[in-house]
Amino acid sequence: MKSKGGHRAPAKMADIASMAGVSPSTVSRALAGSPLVAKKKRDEIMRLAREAGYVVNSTARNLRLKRTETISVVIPLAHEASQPLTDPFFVEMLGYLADAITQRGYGVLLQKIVPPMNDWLPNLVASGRSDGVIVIGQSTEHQALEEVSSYYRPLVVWGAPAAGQTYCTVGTDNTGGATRAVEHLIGLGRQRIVFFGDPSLPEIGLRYEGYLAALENASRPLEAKHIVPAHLTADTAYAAMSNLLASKVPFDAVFAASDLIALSAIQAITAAGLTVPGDVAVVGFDDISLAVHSNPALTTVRQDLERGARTMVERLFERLAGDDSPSVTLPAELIIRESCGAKVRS
Amino acid sequence: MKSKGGHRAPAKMADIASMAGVSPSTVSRALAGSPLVAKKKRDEIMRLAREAGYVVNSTARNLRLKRTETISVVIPLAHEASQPLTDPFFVEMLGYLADAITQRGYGVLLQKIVPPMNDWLPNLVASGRSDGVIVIGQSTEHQALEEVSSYYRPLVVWGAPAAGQTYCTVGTDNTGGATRAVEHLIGLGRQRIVFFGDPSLPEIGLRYEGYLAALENASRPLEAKHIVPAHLTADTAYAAMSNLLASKVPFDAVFAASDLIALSAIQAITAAGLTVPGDVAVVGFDDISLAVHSNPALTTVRQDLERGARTMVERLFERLAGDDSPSVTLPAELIIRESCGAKVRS
DNA sequence: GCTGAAAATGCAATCGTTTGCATTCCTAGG
DNA sequence: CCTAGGAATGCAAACGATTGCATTTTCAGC
Repeated sequence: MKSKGGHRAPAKMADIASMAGVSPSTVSRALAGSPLVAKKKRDEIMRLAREAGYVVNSTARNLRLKRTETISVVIPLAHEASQPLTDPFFVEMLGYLADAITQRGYGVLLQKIVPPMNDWLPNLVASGRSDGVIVIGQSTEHQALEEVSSYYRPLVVWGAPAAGQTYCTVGTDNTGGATRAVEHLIGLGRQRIVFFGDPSLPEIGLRYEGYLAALENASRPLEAKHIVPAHLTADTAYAAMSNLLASKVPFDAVFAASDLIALSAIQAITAAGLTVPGDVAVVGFDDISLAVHSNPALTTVRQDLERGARTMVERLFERLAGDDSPSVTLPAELIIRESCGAKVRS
Repeated sequence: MKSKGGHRAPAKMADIASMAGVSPSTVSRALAGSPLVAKKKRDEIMRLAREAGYVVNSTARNLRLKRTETISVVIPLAHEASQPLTDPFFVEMLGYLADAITQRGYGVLLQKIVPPMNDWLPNLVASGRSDGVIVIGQSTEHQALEEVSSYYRPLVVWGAPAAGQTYCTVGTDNTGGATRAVEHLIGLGRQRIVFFGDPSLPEIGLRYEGYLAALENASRPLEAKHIVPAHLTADTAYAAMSNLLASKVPFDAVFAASDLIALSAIQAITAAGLTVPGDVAVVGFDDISLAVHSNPALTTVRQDLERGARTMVERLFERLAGDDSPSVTLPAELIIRESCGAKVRS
C-alpha cells in the first residue's frame, strides 16, 4: 500500500519567526535563553515554538557550530567469525557507555566494524559524524589507533596500555587479576594449568603475563604451562578445547582469557565426560552477568565495566575540553564461585 | 596535561578542488562517480582525495540532502527502576538491529528514554537526527506512538498490535506462544498455574490472554489462575515472588511473562526452600541467551529476535520508500528444557 | 522635547555540500 | 574557417541554523 503522503514538513525557525513577527535571529536567541532578548518576548517565542512542536534542526545547528553532540562507540570484530553482536562483554559495556554518554546529553552512534577493516578509523574521524570516538577493545587495530591518535585527540580505547603507545586507554589490571586467579588455582592444589586464549591480542597478552608470573612465583615447572591460541568466540573455543582434550595432554585446570570461552570450555569438558570442577577447575575473566548463572557458577576475574565505562567517558570529555588525559588501569577482583572447586586433597 | 594543539583541521572539498585545479562542483560530482566528469579527471580527483585522507563531511551533506542515513533505535525504560541498560532482551535485540541497519549502510543512533518521558518521540522526530525510528517495546508509550504515527511514517515498533492502532508493529505471536506453554504445563499434570507478570503492558496482556485460553480449553477452574502484577525487572520480580510464597497461596507452576523475571522467580523459589521443577515448574518467555545456561535450564517460549530485527528494519525501509507496510506477527516456539520437569505422577 | 547611552533587534555572512542552470570548451561537419 | 552541438565545467543558490556587527528602539536625565 502506498502512503497517502502524510509526511508533514517539520517547522523551521523562520516559520516560528514569522509567527512571532520577529527575525530568525531573535528566535534563535530566544530559544537559547539569551538575555539579549527581553524576557517577555523570549517567553512568548518559547511558547509559540512549543505549541508548534518546533525543535531545532540539529543537522543545521551542527554544521554551523561544528560539533555534533554525538559520540561514536565502535566495536571492532576482527575475530568474530559471525556478524551478530552477541558477545555479552561488548553488549554490557555498550549499555554502560550509553548510560554515561546519554547522561551528558550526547547521542550515541553505534559502529560495528567487521573485516576487512580498511581505514575505518580515519574515515570515521574525518566524516565528522561525531565529536569523539570510544573504541571497545583494541582487537587487531593497535596500529590504526596509534596512527589516528597522533592528530585526533578525542579518542579513548578500552584495552591494555602498550609500551610507547600514544593513544589513551582505560582498562583493567589484566596482569594482576590473572596472577591472582592462577595463584588461587595453585593454592587449591592444581598441578597443570592451561592458559586458554590468544596472547597476541594486547589485553590477553597481559593476562598471559600474569599467568606466567603466578607460575614462576610458585616455582612451578614451566613445562606445566600451555597456551591454546583460541580466538574469543564461543564456537572456536569449544572446538579448541575439544581438540586439547582429544590430544590427551594432561591438565587439571584451565585459566580462560574470557568468560565466554570459559563457558564454552566447560561445555566441552563436560561433553567429554569429565567434571568441572572435579576433574578440571575453570576460571574465567570478565564476570559477565551470565557467569553467576552458569552451571557450575563461574569463578572469574571481575572487570568493573560500569566504572570502566564511566571512566572512559570522563576521559573523553576531558580530551574534548582540551586536556590530554593519560591512560588508566582499574583494579581487578577475583570472584570465587563453584567452577574452581575446593582444595584438592593430595 | 594540556593538549599541544594537535587537532589538524580536516580537509574540505574546496581544498581538494584547488589541489586538482577544479571547482568544488566538479569534485563533488567526481566523488559521486558522476559520468558528467570525464573518467580520467574523475580518477585523478579520487586519487587526490584518497591521498589527502579526505572524507565528505556528512553534516553538510545531510543538511543539503535532507537525510541522515541514520536510524534511531529507542529503548523506553518506563518500568526499569535503575538507569543501566541491563535487560538482556533489549540488549540482544539491539545487537541484531545494529547488524541489520549497518548492513544497509545506515548508522545507528542509540536512544535510551527514562522517566519522565515527555514529548520524547515528537522531539526526536522533529530534531531531524535520523531518517527513521525503531522503538523496542511499547512500554507505557502506546499513546505517544499513536499520536506521532499519524504524521510520521518511518516508525516501526517492537510489540503487540492493538485494536485500531495506526502505527506499525512487529512482534511475536504472544497469545499462541503463551497458550502452548501453559498447555504444556497442564499436560504435565500441573494443577495451579500462576501467571507472573503485569498484563497492563500490551505484549504481556496478550500473553495473559493466551494463558487464559489454555486454562479454559482444559476446563480448568478459573479460580486456579493467579496474576502477580510484577514489572519486568529482576529485583521487583524477586520480591513479588517472595511475597507470593509467603502468602501461602498454593501453586505448583509459574508461567512468567519474561525470562528475566522467570529466573528471578526461580531464585526466590529456591531461596524459600522449594525445588524447581520438583515443587514448582517454571516457564519463561523470550529465550534469552542466558536461559539455556541457567540452573535448571529454563523452559521458555522463544522469540526469534534475529528474524524480528530483520523484519523491523525491512518494514522501516519500505516505509522510507513510501510504502505503508502493515504490522507483522512472527511465530513463537516452545523450547522445552528442565525447569518444567517431566510429567507429574498422579 | 532633546540627547545619548543602553537595550533590543535585524542584516548578512558562515558552516561544507549538492545541483539546476548557464557557460565554456571541444570537435566534427560543412 | 565557421558553426552547431554535445561534453565538460563553473556559478550561485539552496539546506537551516548561529552570531558579529550595525542599526533601530527605548527611555532616563536634563
